[in-house]
Amino acid sequence: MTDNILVVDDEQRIIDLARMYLEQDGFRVTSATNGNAAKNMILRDKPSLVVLDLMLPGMDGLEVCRRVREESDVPIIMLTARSEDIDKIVGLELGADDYLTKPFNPRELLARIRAILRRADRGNAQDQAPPPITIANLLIDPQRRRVEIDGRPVDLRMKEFDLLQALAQNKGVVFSRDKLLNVVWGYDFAGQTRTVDVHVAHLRHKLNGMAPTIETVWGVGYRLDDR
Amino acid sequence: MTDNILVVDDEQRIIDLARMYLEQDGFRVTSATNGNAAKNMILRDKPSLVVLDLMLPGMDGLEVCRRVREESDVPIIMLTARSEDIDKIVGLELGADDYLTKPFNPRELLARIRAILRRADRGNAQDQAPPPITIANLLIDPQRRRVEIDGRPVDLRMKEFDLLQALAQNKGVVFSRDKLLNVVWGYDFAGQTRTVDVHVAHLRHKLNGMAPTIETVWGVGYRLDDR
DNA sequence: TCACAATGTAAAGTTTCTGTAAAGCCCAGC
DNA sequence: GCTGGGCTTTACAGAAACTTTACATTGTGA
Repeated sequence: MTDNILVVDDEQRIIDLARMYLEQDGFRVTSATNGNAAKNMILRDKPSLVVLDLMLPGMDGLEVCRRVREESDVPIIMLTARSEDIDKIVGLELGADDYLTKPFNPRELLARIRAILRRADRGNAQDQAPPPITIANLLIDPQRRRVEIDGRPVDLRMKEFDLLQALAQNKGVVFSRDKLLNVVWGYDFAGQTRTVDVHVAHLRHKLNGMAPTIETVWGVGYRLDDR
Repeated sequence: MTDNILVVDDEQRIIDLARMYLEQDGFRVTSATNGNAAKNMILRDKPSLVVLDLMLPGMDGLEVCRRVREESDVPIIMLTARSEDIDKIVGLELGADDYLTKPFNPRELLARIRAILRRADRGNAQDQAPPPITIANLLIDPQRRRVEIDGRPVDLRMKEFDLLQALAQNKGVVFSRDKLLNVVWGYDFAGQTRTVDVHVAHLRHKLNGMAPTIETVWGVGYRLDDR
């Protein structure tokens, strides 16, 4: 049973961003752009979790949260533009389950959603992390953050692991450097695209016995070989 | 397809500074020194991103931002002289994508511009990759950027692939060389139309077992055979 | 058939992109 | 503070692709 996440924000950009990450992680996503619609959707559709922006046209996030709490204990993650606002929310004790300031890292949003759903409990240990991936003689275990080639462990650093995982989860698909920066580094990373190249070089060096290799698609990006 | 950045500031010094850094990084730069001109240029020229000073003669930055947002979701980076103003901007939630205080570090401006442009479109472009196309014994997979004839992979270079994809997506339709330059090379390509011919020649050579061939429509252009 | 324009194509010239080593930077742990 | 490890930036060389050029070939209309 896939979880349904309701994302409420008046900026379509934020909704699109969240949707991209959440759907890639196997969630269904619905959205609303104002407080009234949000409140109605929460009570009618009973999503598994709500991501709720504080500033909304019409009924604001605080008000939505208060009203919803009268009838439902759906987990709520509040988004705020300024970190100081968090104090306000917390002070009001209106029952949000977690808070994030914009601009937020989508990977962090994902992590908190998973944490809360896990806490809310449905016994599924497996929605914490994707299942292990095996490609030829390569094994990637996201939960343990372990990689093996022919059963021999390979010592990867954080970015190397994330990069490999991203490529392996979409074996054969070409990722542009920009795409990889978005997926692995987060949408607010402000560095150069060449950073990706350096990590790919490290990976290739450490994985030189790997059956599928990381191919360069000239002028486009990288992919984990399919064949 | 280089991005065009509009820099709006009443200080020519700031514009020159930004222009120097941005152009060195491969961006095209246009500029305006007052709010009205800025608003008109944004709506008319549709720049990829706007750097907008808060304090402007005539219509100020906040007002420009608000007006523009009614018709466009172009990414906007606001510049302010004092850090306290940032709270004001953020509090107003008028849809700026990022903020910088003057005096700003030009390299940081560059980094934020790159980050925003990256999340704005490049990243999503991959998600919207069209589905694989099959024409007779030819298979084109845009997501993997792979081409097969009778199941045998064909090694194409970037432009060759893009060209084939463009023709295949409109099988039977005649493309003029100019049209192909627009679609494949981008509207700002400054080269000769004969460039297309050369790539078509390469393609024909690599795809010589392909059932539908690339036909020359004499005096008009090329098309991928329908029958 | 001839003249002329359009197209095919090989090869040279040019540009862009990538691999990689090394330096710089930042932060957690001591 | 210092130190070490990991991450990012930078610089440069080499590789690969792209564009231009020049000449050959083909198609068109008189």
